[in-house]
Amino acid sequence: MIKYLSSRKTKATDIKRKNKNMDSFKLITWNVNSIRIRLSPLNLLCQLVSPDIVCLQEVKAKEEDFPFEEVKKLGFEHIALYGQAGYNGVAILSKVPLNNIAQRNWVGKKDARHIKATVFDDIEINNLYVPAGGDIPDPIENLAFAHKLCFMDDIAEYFEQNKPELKNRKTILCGDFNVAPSENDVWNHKQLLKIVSHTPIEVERLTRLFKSLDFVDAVRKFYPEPQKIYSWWSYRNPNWQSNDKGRRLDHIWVTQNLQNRILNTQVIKELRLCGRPSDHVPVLTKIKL
DNA sequence: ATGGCCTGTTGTACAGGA
Repeated sequence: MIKYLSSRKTKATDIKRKNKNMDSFKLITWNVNSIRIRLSPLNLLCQLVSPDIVCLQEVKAKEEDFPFEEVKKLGFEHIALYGQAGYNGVAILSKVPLNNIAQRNWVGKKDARHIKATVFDDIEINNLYVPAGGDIPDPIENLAFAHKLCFMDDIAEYFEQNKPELKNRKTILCGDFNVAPSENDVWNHKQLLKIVSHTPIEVERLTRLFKSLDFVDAVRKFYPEPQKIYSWWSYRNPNWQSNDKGRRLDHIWVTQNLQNRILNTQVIKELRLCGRPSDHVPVLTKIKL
């Protein structure tokens, strides 16, 4: 079930005026790893960069447990949530109205991994949480890994089949894709080739998804190869900063009709330094309207 | 990844993350 909360205080005229004065907006994707215990880091994030739209993954809360009031107090009057108890869960927090809110249950599982909404009339934001895939990189031995591969195939197929209709739409696909595709997206390419998140078979599936709508990687536009860039560092490494054994698992892709509107991109590593951080850091892009 | 932790739960041990 999708929950959409829109503040009644926001009148249509206010929205119109607000949007008219906006010449760009800031979009963030962030695997928050439980929204309830990350309210303080979310507040810090707002103070640091004041995002207009935040796509969250691993919200880990069902509807009745979601802190709507606290989130609204940070300025997000529009909240679209596809939550469930304990695991997964995605949400879009927004300062501007969200329209055409919908979810899609990939590979037949109702497991709260996708929600989408339209903003500014014609920009569709897809917020995605790809399965992690377990430990063993073999789809026969490990069902979680098989699920991950099928999940990526299912989305790619959906985009491929609907390409004639979708290719002219302004589409953003962002989220925790749980794949670090390039060798510069991991701290050690060779050591991670058999580690789930960086295996060739996963990269192949993600590449198919990337090509399905001829996406552009908004992050790499501003952190070009061969620069190393990561968005996740394991909780298990207390010296994560000095060791820097990270991976880039969180992505923002846009269709080509948006690529010249990407004004900036920022990986907000500071959020890994705050008290009780998520193991993922927010990734931001600024898009011209 | 040598291993190291974190979060939520039909909870106080276990599943799942990656």
